[in-house]
Amino acid sequence: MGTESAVPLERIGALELFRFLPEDALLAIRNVMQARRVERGAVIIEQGAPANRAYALCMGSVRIVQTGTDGRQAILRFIGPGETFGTIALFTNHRYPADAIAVEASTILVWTESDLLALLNRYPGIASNVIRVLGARIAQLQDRVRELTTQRVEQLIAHALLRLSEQAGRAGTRGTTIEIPLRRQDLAEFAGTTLHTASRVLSAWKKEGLIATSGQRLIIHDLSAISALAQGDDLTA
Amino acid sequence: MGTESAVPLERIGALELFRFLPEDALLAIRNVMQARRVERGAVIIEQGAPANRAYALCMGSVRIVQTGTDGRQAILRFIGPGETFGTIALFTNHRYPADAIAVEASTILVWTESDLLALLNRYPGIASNVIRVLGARIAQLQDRVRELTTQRVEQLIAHALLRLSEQAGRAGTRGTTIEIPLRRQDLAEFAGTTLHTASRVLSAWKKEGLIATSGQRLIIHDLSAISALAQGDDLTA
DNA sequence: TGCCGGGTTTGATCCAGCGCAAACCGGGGC
DNA sequence: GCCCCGGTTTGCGCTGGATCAAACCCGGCA
Repeated sequence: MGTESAVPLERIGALELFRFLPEDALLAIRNVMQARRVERGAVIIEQGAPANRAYALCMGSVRIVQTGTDGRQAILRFIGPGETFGTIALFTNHRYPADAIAVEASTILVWTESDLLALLNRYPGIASNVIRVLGARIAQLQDRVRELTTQRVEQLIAHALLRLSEQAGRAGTRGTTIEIPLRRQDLAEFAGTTLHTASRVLSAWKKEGLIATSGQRLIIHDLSAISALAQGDDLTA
Repeated sequence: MGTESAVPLERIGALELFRFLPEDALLAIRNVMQARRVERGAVIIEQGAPANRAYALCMGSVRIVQTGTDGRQAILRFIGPGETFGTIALFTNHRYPADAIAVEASTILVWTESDLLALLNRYPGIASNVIRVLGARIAQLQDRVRELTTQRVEQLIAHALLRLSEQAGRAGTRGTTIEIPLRRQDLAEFAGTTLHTASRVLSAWKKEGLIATSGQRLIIHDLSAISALAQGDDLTA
């Protein structure tokens, strides 16, 4: 509470969950919404905790990390502004399947489960949005599973970059900048490899001028080359 | 058409998509449904084709296979009786993301897209079923992505067996039989490895008495041992 | 009965990528 | 200025699995 009235309706209507809804729905949604500021590194959702809230990201970025029983972890996805997270668990076993951690200082929007369910019942448009969003997620996860089983790390990393640039890329004169602060470690866990291999591959690409790093941001100079690498083409050929 | 009137309403209500629905809904669903018999190896859905039908499996088994641009393929999942397939594409980009191939002679149920959408609008219970099903699928895919990035093949294969036994296992005196005809190749593509490695691992386990094969069926004698292997425990320790 | 063909097993070799270890780099605090 | 610390880079050796190759097994069929 407090600042949530500052969020304009268009912002709410732009959230993937709440597209194509009438204005009264957006109002109702905003009424039961809370805005929260979290600092860098904050654990927004803890894996295994009982699920009773749904979240959307307003500003900043968040990473979704799943940890196995052996302690090893994989980054399932990054969340950019407008995207939803922590919702699936509400519809399945009511346990969050992964951690959600703020990559940088961010503001998030929060709904309680009961409020969200009430909204869902009242405005069926939300349900079709949910279905659309989940469907897209499945499609992406399936692609990733295939890639992980068939491709080698260089291609995996290339795909990771493509995904990130698609999702959080801002086009500039020198190429596309990924608007998420990324450490090598993050990239590695996202692509499915180790810090060291990821670093090697990336510095090779940097040397060839395909990419560059400015601080925590990554700039892709030659998107088509990365794309080719993702397909498995060997650039040196 | 023809035989579809033979499918009893309870069968329809047991399909994951149509749980918890009133009888009139089931009737409506059956009215626009078609039953079809397909023989072993038949391609029910072709990857890339425009999506305009939804399917459910009545009897038999189906495998969902995605092929990459490089031609290499991965089995995304197996379908057992009662499960739905080919539905996501209706809600996303209207292209089937993978092939669906009959593993054995099977009977499938088919709905046209427009009929299904009409049903969805009329009976909101279906939408929540869809959400539940998709949510479960996402959870599973996420687990798999993590496993693929962190675990080694032995564990991956163990997990594959666990999934299959969970999904299509029939408990017997000698252990659990997986009710899907599986070649080593299938297992390999499902677990994310090669035919050869899969064969090696499985014959090792067979030698230790953990599993057995009778024809195309696989029997898991010691489920707990497989489970331990999936966790990464080394049995020889 | 022998042959054929799909599937499985097993051996031998090779290398991509992991693990370990050490050096390096840059920014913030004191 | 210097040091500390999180992150990055790089070198090196090892190995898990992929790849290549060949034998084997078995049911169906002529």
